[in-house]
Amino acid sequence: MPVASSGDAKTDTRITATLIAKIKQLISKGEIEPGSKFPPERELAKEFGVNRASLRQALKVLEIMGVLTQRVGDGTYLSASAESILKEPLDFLVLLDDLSHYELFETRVIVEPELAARAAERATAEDLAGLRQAIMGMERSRNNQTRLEADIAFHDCVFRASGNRICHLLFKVIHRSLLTSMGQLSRRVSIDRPLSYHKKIYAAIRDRNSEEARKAMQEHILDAQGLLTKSAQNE
Amino acid sequence: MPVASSGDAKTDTRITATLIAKIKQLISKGEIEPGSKFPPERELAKEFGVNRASLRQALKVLEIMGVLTQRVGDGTYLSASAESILKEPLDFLVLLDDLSHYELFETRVIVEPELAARAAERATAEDLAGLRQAIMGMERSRNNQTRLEADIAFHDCVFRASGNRICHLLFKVIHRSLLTSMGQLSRRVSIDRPLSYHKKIYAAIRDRNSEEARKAMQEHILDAQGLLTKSAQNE
DNA sequence: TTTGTAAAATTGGTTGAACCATATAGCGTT
DNA sequence: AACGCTATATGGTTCAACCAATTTTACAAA
Repeated sequence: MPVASSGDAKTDTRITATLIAKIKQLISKGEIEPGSKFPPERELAKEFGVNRASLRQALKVLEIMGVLTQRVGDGTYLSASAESILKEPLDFLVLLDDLSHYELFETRVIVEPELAARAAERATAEDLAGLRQAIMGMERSRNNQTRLEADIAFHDCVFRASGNRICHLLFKVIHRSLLTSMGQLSRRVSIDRPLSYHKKIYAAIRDRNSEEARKAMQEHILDAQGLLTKSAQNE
Repeated sequence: MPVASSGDAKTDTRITATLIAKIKQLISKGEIEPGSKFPPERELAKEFGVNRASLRQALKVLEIMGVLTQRVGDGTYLSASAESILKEPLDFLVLLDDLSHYELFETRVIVEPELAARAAERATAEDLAGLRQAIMGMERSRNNQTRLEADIAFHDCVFRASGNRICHLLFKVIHRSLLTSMGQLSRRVSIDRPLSYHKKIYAAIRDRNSEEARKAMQEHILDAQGLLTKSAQNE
């Protein structure tokens, strides 16, 4: 009998949760590192002493969360980064708690100005280069899609420059959720005003002026929120 | 043959993701409301035209996320609220991206002062009562466990009073993650200083003094962070 | 009628085996 | 060495059966 294993002598009705915990242990013990391969499902199931179908439930949870990736004929790999780990949860949060665009924007107003301020204090030369490139990308953009990508890229650089990875990941997700749905809403999205704000924010970060960065970012988001509200009224 | 269904004429190798999307539709169309019961697995599997094992993978994802609840012999219910929806993802975020306590605290420093400021502007009589009760709970607490609960309850009230549900949910999770692991770390957690800060914050919110609330909250968190750092050094 | 209990039906939990689809590795031919 | 076929490994899916807990129903006793 393989692996009597950790603690749970109980009936274990919540086998999936238990399996997830065991996989967590594998990761935290360093037995499986980011990017590396898991044992085959059939093998891992034996090790854990459960049926393959049960193990697959647990693996599917982690795959949808973005913790791991599975490829037919190849294997199961631990994700190198947890990029998309918050996407599905946020989607359901919006759905279940009936969160509005307004509340998402409000969250941005609460957090992003502070992130911009910190970016002004910490930004590296690389960060500044990224910001410049995002601004140029926006100037060159010819359609909504590329414009949105450049917009997201700019804010993403600010998040990265702020040095806080949690906010970085979280707002990346919130941004994409907001901007894509806005892109679907209004056919023509203004570009001049966001662009001028981006330049203002960039200048403040470059000049290490955190107060100015905070202020410009706040104005920028409130402005964008205003545009959204107007465009929604015109529907 | 049941439900030719939405769009995906392709091979659908990602059947789980597709099923989750279909369940999302059920929810967003209002066919299933929070708290209400899903059709039995065997039935729903037929409707979706997939095997029960496949459907169960999708349902398990949503159950672990906290979107729904399953009970043997009873049925599957859509969660009334999405309370815990961010817990597992955050756990894995910490695990995979190797996030430290420091970064979690930093996130608090970034966001919670602003939330306190907003709480000062919006708090209802009910919110204020909750804050008072949390303070009393902390004064009465006799052990770490009840003390932590009261601590969490206080901040939870601030989040609720701020009016932003996203931050409310997110920081509820971050708090619990932080405080429980701190509780395990240091045997005796100071109580006087957090308590005095809580009183200060409460007074500012009650007086509608948002600037003071922001400042007090910032000091409070930085102070707590300092205690953690010291206690970690003594290990 | 009301109540209590046992049987039946319902429903999620788990297992085992089989088969499919794809990617990789190995081998043989050219 | 290069190409192409085959075998193997691996995740994806299905089917069928049984387990375990809960709820419902049926029926007998009070």
